[in-house]
Amino acid sequence: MSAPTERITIKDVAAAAGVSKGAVSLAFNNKPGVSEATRERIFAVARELGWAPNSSARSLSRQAVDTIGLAICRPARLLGLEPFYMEFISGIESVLAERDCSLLLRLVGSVEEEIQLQERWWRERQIGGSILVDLRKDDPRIAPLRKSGLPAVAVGHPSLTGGFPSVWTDDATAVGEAVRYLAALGHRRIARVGGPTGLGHSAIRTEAFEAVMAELGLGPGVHVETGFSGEEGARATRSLLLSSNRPTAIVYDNDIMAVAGLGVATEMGVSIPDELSLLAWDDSQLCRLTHPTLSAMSHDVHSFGAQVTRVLFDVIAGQEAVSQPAALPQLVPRGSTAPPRS
Amino acid sequence: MSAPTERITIKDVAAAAGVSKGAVSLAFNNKPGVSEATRERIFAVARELGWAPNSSARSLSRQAVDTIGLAICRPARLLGLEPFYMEFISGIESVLAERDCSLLLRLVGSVEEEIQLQERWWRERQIGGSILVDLRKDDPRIAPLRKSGLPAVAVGHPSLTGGFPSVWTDDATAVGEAVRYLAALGHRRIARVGGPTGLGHSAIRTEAFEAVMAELGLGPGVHVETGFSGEEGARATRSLLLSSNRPTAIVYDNDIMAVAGLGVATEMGVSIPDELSLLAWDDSQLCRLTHPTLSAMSHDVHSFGAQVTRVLFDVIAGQEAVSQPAALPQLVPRGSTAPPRS
DNA sequence: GTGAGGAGCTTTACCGGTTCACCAACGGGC
DNA sequence: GCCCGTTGGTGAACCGGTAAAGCTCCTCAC
Repeated sequence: MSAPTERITIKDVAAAAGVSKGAVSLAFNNKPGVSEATRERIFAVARELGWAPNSSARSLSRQAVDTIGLAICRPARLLGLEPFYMEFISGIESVLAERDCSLLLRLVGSVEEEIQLQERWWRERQIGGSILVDLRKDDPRIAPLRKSGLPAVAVGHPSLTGGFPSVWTDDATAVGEAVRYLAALGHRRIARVGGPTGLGHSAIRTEAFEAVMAELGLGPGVHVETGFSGEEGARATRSLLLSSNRPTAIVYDNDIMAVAGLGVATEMGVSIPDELSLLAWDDSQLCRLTHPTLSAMSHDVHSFGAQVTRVLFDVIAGQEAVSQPAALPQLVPRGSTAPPRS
Repeated sequence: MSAPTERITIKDVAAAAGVSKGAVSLAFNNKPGVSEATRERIFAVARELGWAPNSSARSLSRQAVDTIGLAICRPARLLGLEPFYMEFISGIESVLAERDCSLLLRLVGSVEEEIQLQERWWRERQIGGSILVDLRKDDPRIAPLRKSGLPAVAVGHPSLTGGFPSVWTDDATAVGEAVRYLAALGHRRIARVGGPTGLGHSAIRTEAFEAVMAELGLGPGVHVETGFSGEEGARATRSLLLSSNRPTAIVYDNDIMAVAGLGVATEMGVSIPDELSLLAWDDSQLCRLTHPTLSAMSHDVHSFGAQVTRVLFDVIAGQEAVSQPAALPQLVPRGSTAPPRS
């Protein structure tokens, strides 16, 4: 693909500057061995000729590549809706930009496909390392990718990442905080609408939810495990609101589902927050656009992405990278939570 | 970056299979010159050794690269929220996957930065071509990038793309359809909340809006040109609802602003759709989650992305690619539009 | 019997950088 | 005058593929 027109190479630059290829290379990599004067002359010539080192040639001889991979495995319609990923990606890129690196992105349809892709990327040396997201319980990616030797960082609790260094948000503590907050407002029937059971962090949140409910003497909490889409959030909310023992507060696993929940409640004539409190997760701008505005467990996804990427660079550099928690999500109370009526 | 452990090369495979490098290359590129038996033996050995051709070496000797670029220039927080891009990207990738190509993604802070980046990508031969999005009036990217020789396709009306082949949605016709629909419902005071004036398609929509309003004898339409964020949409809606000559219908330039508008209306006690009709643009799942659900001008963003990418491949292949319109947005009436109350 | 033609490989010359061994010139110490 | 260490380069080997030319057989026509 692509037959360029000009094809200026390091040789042309060297000839024009009256030096050898090697000198040009030294100059461009800021290595000692050329005088300041020649260095400047080389730069001037390069600028004039519009030359920049060919990246394939460069990574071939350096035996290193300056691209990292990210494969996301969710249906596209859903992905578009989740503010999470774009913010996460922008965090990744803030670090990549500092180092003149790039992000190779791919949306895949299944974990199996992702495994194939990551292995291929790595075998072909298209990427120097990768970020693994959406970790599941007993994630099938772990074994083959560890074996392949791909440098990677996983996003998820260390208990899920099977030896890959990881960066994670402390979901257990955050869930605890959320529930305690609602309990402090006076809620006793608290429900949770969670993401897919297969996803590692869903499981962790579920467990934490049950634990804190028990600890507070609020009995086994009701929770619905569903998908991540608004439609699923709507359906879950509807069924909770129609149940005999209707909750007075619902905690959602993302903000799309919370928005959908708000829609359903409004539709059913359930007044928010008087008759029902809603608490979203992954606070995005969306939570401030509804009426009432949505209280949420907020976390800085941008910084999270940046942190993950920094750890990845450590791994790639061969340093013994350490798994580390990201900042704890913060509760941001807004208009959708209040003490239960009566 | 990245010091791999094993380093199996084509030479190892050749040795193990008892043939020359050339034969392995021929086999892997499905070229004639090796017998079926040898081809299979080579594949077997490669599989066993876990070898795949090094992509840098490959693109170096082929003088071609199998990556295309996409730079998006908007603040991240905003980007995350717009379902548009992720869907667009997924459309791009559906085509890339067919051809074993990859997408190099970068979020940039300004057009100037984008120009630098695209030029660098191209000079370094990191990409074989690029997709230009968010075209402005007299877009500053056009001149330098044309000059650089970068193969590219622009997303936007041909009047904006200055010689780059383009794929565009017929915004003018779509705006006409939207306004006519509202007029047919009986609305006479129709307002529009548009995106940034600088953006080419905003200007086109604005012009079309005025034209159709005049044609229908509804006088000069009121429109607010604002950003793309929910907050801006909320502010615009608030000012429209407080104006002396309050509109009975509002058309938004994306769906986030429409959702925000709905929030504001609800907050102000303006009943939707009885007292006010709202029409969103870029129909995403979001429009089905609110109560009432949002009527929208819907278009298939995924296919749009795919179409753009196909045209880009034509350009890269050196074919005289032709600019072409994408499918026309379709009006999807839902709960937020109705005849105005008396 | 011979020459043309083709299938099936091998050889070799790149692609455009980086890196490393080597070298010339110069300055300084003794 | 001699040796030594720096500074500022050069030249060639390499990175791991692809592509085109060349070399062997083997078959088949005449």
